[in-house]
Amino acid sequence: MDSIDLRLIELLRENARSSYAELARKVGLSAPAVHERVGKLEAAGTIQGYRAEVDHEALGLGVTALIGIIEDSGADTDDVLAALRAMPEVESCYFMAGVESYQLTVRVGTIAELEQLIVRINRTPGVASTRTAIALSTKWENRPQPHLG
Amino acid sequence: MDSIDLRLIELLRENARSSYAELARKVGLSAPAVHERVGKLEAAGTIQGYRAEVDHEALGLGVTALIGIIEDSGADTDDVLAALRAMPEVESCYFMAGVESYQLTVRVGTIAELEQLIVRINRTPGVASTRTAIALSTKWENRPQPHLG
DNA sequence: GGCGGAGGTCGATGGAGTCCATGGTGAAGA
DNA sequence: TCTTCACCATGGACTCCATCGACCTCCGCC
Repeated sequence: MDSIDLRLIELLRENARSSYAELARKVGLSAPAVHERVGKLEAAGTIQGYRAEVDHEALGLGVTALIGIIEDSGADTDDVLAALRAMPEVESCYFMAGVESYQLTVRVGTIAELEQLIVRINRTPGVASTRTAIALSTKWENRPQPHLG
Repeated sequence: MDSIDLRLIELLRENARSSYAELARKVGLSAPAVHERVGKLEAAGTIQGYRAEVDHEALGLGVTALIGIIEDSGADTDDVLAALRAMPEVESCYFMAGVESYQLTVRVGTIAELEQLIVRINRTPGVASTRTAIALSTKWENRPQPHLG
C-alpha cells in the first residue's frame, strides 16, 4: 500500500470503468503492473467492488429517509439485523452508539410505501420503536474523499 | 427505459466493471447494442457514474458518524451548504424535513479528528447546533436495490 | 558475492470496444 | 392497406485493451 496504490484507488473511486491502460498512463506504470496492483487490492478487500451510481428518482425510488431504531431490551440483535437485511428498501445499516441501536438509510418510491415500510419495521420482533426523518433533497451522496497523503 | 435497461442498470450496480460483451451475453443483445443503451443511460443522467467501493478502515478512515445540523433562524442555506461541501470529510449531505435541516455522513480517521470536525461545523456561520451519533460498525452500505418490475 | 523474491517492463495474442452499413420492426398518417 | 419514417439490432472490420509468459532489476539476506 504505497502512494501509487492510493492514487489507483482514488482514480477508481472517481471512475470505476477506467481501463487498466488509462490508469497505467495516469500513474506512470505499465498496464500489467496496474492490473496486478488492482488485483491485489481487490484480493485484500481494500477494493470491495464497483458500483454504478444511479439517479434513484429516474428509477422510481424518489423518496429517501433515515430511520433510527430502538431495540427491545431483550432483543436478539442478529434476528433484528437479519430481518432488516431481508428488506431490500434498506440501503445502508449502521450499528450505532446511543439510544438508537441502528440507523438505516432507506429508499422507496412513495410516501405510502415509506409508511408501509415503517410499519413493517415496527412490527419486527426486537424493535421497540423507530424514528423517521425524510430527506427533502439529496445535496450529495457517496462523495469520494480525496487522499491527503 | 424498458426492462433491458433496468437489467443493465442492475448488472452495473452489482459490478460496474463488467465488460459490454459480458453485459450483452447476460441480457441477450449484441455488444454494440448494449454499448449504445448504456451510453444513452449515461447521457440521460440515469447512470451518474461508476465508483469503486473501498474498505474505509484500510484507508485510515475507520470512524463513521452521522451528524444532524440545526440552522440559525437567519442562516443563509447556500452558505452553510458551501461550507459543508468544502469539508472533504462530509461524504453525504441530505436536506431534511424536521428540526435538523441537514443530515451528514462523515468519515474520519480518529475520534480526535471527529471532534475537530464537529467544532469546525459548529463554528460555521449559520449553524446553531449539531447532534452527532457515532457508528460502531457498518452492517452494510449502498446495497443495490434489486428492481421489482 | 550469490541467491531468492517482489515487482517491474516488454512482446504477443486473443478478445473486447467501437464505428459503420445494412436490414428489420412498429407506429402514424394518407 | 400501404407508405413512410424513425429507431434499433445485427454483423463485419479495425483498433485498442487485457492478460499471459519471459525476462530484468532492485533489495535484503544468507
